[in-house]
Amino acid sequence: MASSLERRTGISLWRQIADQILHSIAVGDFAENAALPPEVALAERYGVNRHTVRSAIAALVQDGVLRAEQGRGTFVLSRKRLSYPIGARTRFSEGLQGQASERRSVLLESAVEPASRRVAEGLGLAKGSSVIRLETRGEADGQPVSRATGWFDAARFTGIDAAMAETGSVTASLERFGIGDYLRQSTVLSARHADAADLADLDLQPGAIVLVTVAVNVTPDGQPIQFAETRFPAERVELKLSPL
Amino acid sequence: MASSLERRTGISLWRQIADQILHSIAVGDFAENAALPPEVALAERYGVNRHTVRSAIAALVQDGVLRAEQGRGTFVLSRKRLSYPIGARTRFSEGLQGQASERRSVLLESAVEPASRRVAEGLGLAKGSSVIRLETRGEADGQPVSRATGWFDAARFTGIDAAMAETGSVTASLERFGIGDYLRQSTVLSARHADAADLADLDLQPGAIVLVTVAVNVTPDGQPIQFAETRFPAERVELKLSPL
DNA sequence: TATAATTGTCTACATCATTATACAAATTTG
DNA sequence: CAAATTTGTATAATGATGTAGACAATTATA
Repeated sequence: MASSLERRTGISLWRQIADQILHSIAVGDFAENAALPPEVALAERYGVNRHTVRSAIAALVQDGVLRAEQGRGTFVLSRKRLSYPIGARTRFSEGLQGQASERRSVLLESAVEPASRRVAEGLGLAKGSSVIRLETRGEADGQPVSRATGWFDAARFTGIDAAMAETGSVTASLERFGIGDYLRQSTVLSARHADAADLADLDLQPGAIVLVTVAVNVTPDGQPIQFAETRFPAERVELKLSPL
Repeated sequence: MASSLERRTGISLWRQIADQILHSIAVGDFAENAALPPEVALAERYGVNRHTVRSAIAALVQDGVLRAEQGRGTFVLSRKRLSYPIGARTRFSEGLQGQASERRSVLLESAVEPASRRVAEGLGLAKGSSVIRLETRGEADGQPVSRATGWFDAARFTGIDAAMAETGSVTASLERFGIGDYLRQSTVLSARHADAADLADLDLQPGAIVLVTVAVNVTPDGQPIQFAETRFPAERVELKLSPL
């Protein structure tokens, strides 16, 4: 029951406790709007000082997960995650229909650059070929839910950055280049701690986790058109794999 | 280039640096058997004192990721992540063929219990129906790479725990119940910090991240037979989504 | 209205993390 | 062999984290 804490690991006790409380909420041990056990009880359960528990709670209050009220207690706020579908026909805006009323994709930056080995392999080009890089952020109800870096063959998709800026949609932009349909060829999934850039772009707190997908989109006849790496904040998004 | 570090986050600088070095190795910035940049250079790159870098390196040496030699340098040991395929026909041992010479699944615990709401919905049973729970750990070359909790209808699969203990394989166990083939119906993916149980079972350090899949396996005619939650250590495993 | 329960604030101190220097020990290089 | 490079060790100072105890402020309860 009392999930134990580890010392001297580079992770402070208050952060370990905050993570465990987050997990308890996700698993349903603490329901939405319910009161957390009092600080003294939590301190005893975890075998630490009350102030250490308070540090953990303070961090979660800062994150908007908990609300503390003097004299009453500490309460759980809503924390339901979006479910983002991934399958052969993954599209950003369609995927979140019904889960968020307002959703959009914002172009943060674009550039033309030589392809790295990884990008060149993904797109089936020679290393160093000219590619267009698009940096975008997906938002649902005003909150960032994804952060993507996408690469396109610059020779074939000249001006896709302008189209992206105008339409705010990869699907719509590709249509201008005569691509009415595209499929996801491969997806590799991993997870890591958010780096400084992720924290800023996705509005996360240090220590947050991001889910990372690396994917190749192809035309129906198998020609690679986009290589993309997308970061999702794990606390706000889960990925639902659709059986095609 | 210099991925910046965050202070006052409850995660010590040396652990953040250790995580980034691990990531650099996984991404291929530091090849296997190659020398890391000297401690002084790393300290400058991260904007910290040399001793802080040394703490990070010491932790990775302890984990068997690096080897330090006085007067020569610090070297990368083998540390490639396993790529675990996920698709319609996900099988543990088959999936890792060619990536690890020795792989097996160990039954840690089994029990008969009433189905929770979540499990009942997944298996298409009434809540509270009797189900068999199997706790297993997947290992590749002696190192834990997965930790699964699986549920089966107790009425239909009486004795599957014994079969699992004997064969060490879900596929082989299901064959004894006349199920020669099964498909993955749905998979939901998320990520979180490992809890105390994960840390112990998967031999991880606090602060480690686990990828979590929640899946339902069905017979070819669509009858649910298994509901499972599997945790993968993100530092050792990536998931490769196979287009059906 | 008094009492209990709970969160908020304060002070003092111990331990861990980080910085700053200096030098030793082992290895490679010229 | 001498010099340069690199990891290993030691010491001291400072800031962040964790412990301990006391009391204030707010809310619920008898």
